[in-house]
Amino acid sequence: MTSLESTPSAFDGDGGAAAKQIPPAAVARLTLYLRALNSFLAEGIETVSSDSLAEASGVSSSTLRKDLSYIGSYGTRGVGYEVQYLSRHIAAALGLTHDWKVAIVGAGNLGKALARYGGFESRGFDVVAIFDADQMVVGNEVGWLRVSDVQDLEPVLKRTGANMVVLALPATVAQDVCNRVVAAGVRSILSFAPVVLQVPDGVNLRKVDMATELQILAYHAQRTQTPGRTA
Amino acid sequence: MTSLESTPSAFDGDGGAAAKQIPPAAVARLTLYLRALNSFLAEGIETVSSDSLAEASGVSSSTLRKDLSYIGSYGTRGVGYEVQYLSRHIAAALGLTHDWKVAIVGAGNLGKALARYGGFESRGFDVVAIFDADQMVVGNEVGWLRVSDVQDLEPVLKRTGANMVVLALPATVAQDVCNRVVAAGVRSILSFAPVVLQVPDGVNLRKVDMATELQILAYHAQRTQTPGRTA
DNA sequence: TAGATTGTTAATCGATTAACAATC
DNA sequence: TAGATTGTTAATCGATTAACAATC
Repeated sequence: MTSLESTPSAFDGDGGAAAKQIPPAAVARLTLYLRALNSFLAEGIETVSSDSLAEASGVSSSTLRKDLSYIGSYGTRGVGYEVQYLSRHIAAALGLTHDWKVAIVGAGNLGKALARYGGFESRGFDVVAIFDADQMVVGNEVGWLRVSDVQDLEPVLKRTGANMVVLALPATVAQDVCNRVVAAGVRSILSFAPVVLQVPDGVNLRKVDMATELQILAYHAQRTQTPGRTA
Repeated sequence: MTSLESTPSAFDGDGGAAAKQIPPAAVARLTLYLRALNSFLAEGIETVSSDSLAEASGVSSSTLRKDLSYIGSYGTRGVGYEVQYLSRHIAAALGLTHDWKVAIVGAGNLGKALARYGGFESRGFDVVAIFDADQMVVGNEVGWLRVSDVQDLEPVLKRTGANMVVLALPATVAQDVCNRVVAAGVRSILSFAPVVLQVPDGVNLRKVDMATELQILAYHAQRTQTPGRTA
């Protein structure tokens, strides 16, 4: 693309109910606000100001108000936000008004930990299947599930209606399994495999790499401390 | 801060060996380059161009070269980069020239999975301790370690020389444990607890929240698909 | 009304990209 | 030398922040 013809964004004008694009950084923070609001709700708190919600979420109130402005105006000037009301609207904006069905591929330590992790169910994600390639593991119980053979990936994904997949498997096989998952029609993938995965356009891939997180910490630690130089 | 007096950055001029600040986004990507380089190395590839390294890392070559420019000039024009040489320099820039000692607090599903995860050791992180509060769990074997009582947190951190801590415990107790870890002198913390933690200045805290990752996927999925509306 | 707090604007800051001169 | 590829510059793009008018 050199000079003329900037790609015209077809859904930008007004065009019906087309929800506006929320900046990625704001989407990530909206999940924090939702979490904070839900814990306020659990404490019986009915109203919050942008200042207190921002503090509970670890962001500035300026950032908070700007982020909320992307999804609408759900506050009252001079008063604040009604907790439940705002929580519902953030959930709606994030697409969390119905449950999502999650399949986990890989029943090693991490896969099992994820399958049993209460934090998914409580936030609207149903784990509906878990797979492994090892015949010694297939058939084992993990939480409420039995481990399926990864050979049966496609039919089981179809039968369970899974629309999200978590990859918790070795780097060496991640791309192969990822391809099969995509071919089976899944468009949302969360990968814990420490490798770069290629996916076609229209497939959403997010990555979590725990060793990478430690490496980033190491960088900052080295700058400030300069620890036990075992000379 | 209104008009005059932009904060003068004390270490910007030249001033001795003071390593320049690398932008956060670049630090995160340097870990990807390092991973890609090490897998090139394992394949016996000795030289890479910015184009091929960028592709293997899932970024643009422009971004790659800019990122590398923050740590120095380790390539040869017309030729590319020597894999091992660049790998060493990135590792040095990230503070990965010596091993880091990691303690895990929480020996539940996730904590155990992390303790056994081979990806840490292979990238220079030694897991030296794992803690739990449950007396039924204390003393159990997890990988090469025995679970310590979290009551003994301070002495065990000291004895093992842990300089990084991973929190893999419930949201309700995370802040308390975090405070103790900080008081014990640890300045690098990776938290998997789904809660905002407050830490003093000078402590590096990174957060991984798996449910949040799924929520972000849900937002994008809802925008493109609009799945199984169970009307 | 007076006090409080939102929603929005405009300014600043940082990150990404394209392009190309430098140079192997 | 001719071809290739880095390192760097300048332009663009997106994110954050401060400030305040709108308004409950």
